Amino acid sequence: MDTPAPTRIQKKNRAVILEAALDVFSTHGFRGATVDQIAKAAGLSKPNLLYYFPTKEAIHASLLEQMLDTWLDPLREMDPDGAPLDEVLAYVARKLELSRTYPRESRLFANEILQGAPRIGEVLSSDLKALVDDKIALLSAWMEDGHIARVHPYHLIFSIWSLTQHYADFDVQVRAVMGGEDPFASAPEFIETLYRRLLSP
Amino acid sequence: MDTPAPTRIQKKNRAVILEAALDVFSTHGFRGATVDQIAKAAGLSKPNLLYYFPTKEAIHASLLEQMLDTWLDPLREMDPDGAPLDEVLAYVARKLELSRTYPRESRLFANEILQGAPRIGEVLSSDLKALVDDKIALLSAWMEDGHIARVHPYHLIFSIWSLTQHYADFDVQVRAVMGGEDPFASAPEFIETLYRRLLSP
DNA sequence: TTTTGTTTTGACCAACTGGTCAAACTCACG
DNA sequence: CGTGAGTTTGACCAGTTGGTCAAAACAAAA
Repeated sequence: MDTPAPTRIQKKNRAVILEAALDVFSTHGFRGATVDQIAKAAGLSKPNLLYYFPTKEAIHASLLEQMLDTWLDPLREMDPDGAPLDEVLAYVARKLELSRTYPRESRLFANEILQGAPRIGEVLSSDLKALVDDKIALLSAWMEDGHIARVHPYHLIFSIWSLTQHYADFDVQVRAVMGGEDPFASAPEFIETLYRRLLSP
Repeated sequence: MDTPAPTRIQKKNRAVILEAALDVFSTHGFRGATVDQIAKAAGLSKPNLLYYFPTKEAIHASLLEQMLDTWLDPLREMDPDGAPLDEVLAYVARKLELSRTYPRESRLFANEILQGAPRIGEVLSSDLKALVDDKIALLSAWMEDGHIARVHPYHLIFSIWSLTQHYADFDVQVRAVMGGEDPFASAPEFIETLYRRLLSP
C-alpha cells in the first residue's frame, strides 16, 4: 500500500514536467494545452512524459493542488492577535507579492475559475469557504470593536483578491496600457494607500 | 464592392450563432470551444453554421469586436465638465453594472487577455492605450486642482477594472464563498464607499 | 559480466477537430 | 405553377489529439 521511494531521475523529471506544464497550462488553459506541447517544453518525448504522469488531467490536478496551497497561505497567516489594520495591510502586501512572484500560478487559477471551476468547485465551497468564513469573523470582530472601519467583509476580501491578482492575470493589458513602466514598482504603494483610506476607523 | 443586404434568415441565424458562440467561447475559451458545440447550441448543423461564418476564428473575432466597443463605452463617457468625484463614481457604477448585465462578455475578454491577448494585443496598445491616456490626463488634472485625492492614476483605472470585472470573471468563486447571498446586492455600495474614501480630497 | 529493474522511444490507434463539397431542399417572387 | 437564388445537409477529408504498447536502451547491483 506504500508508494516506492522515487528515484533521482523520477524526482528530476517530475519537477521538469510540472514546471513546463505550468507554463503551458497557464497561458493556454487546460483544453488549449496539448501533451505534445508540454513534453516538448520539458524536453521529453510524449510517451516518456506519460510514463511519469498517467494523463494530462493528472498533471493539471497536481499543479492545481500545489498552487491552491501556497495561494491560500497569506490569508491563513492573518493573525487574530496582531494589530488589525497592519494585519490586513500585511495580507494585501503578501498577496500582491505572490502575484508578482508567481504570475503563472495566478493565471492557472484564473483559467480554472473562468471556466466554471469544473475541477476545484468543491474545494472552493468547502475548504476555501471555511477559511474565508473564519477570517470574515475575525474582520467583523475588528470592525465591531472599532479597530478598522466597518465595510462589507466579504467584498473586502474579494477586493483584495481582485486588486492583487489583476496584475498577474491581466499582465498583458496592464503593460500595454502603461507602456514601458513597471506596474509592480508603483502598485504596492497605491494599494496600501487604498486600504489605509478604506479601513482607517 | 458592396455587401448584399442580409436576408431575414441571415439576420436571424447570424444573431443566433453569435449568441450561442458567446456562451461557448466565454466558458471554454477559444481553443476549448468547438464548432460542433457552438452549432449544437445554436440549433444548426456544423456545415450550416459555416455557411454563415467562414471560420471559427471569424465568429470569435466578430464577438470580440462587438464586445470591446460596449466595454469601453463607460470610460468614454467620463465627462471633463462634470463634478470630478461624481464622474469617477458614475464610471465605476456603470462598469459594475456592465459586469452584472454582460458577464459572458467580460469572461470572453478575460480569456483573451489571460492567453496573452493574441488577437487583440494591438488594439490594446493603440486604441485602448490612447483612450486611457486621455482619461489619465483628465484624472491628473482633477488631482492637480485638488478636486480628488492624489493617487497613481493608472492604478486607479486598473483598480476599477479589476474590482468590477471580478464579479463577472470570478463569479463561481464569489458565489461559492458567499453561499446563497447575491454578490450584486451589496457590491455597489461597497465599491462606492471604497472610491469615496480613496478619492475624497 | 550478467541480471534485474528503470527509463526511453518509434510506431501505432481511435476519437475528435475545423473545414469542404456536391447534392438536395426551401423559399420568395414573377 | 415554375424558376432561380438562398439554405441545409450527409458524407467526407486531412490534421491533431490523448493515450497505448512492445521493444529497445540504460543503469546499477551482484
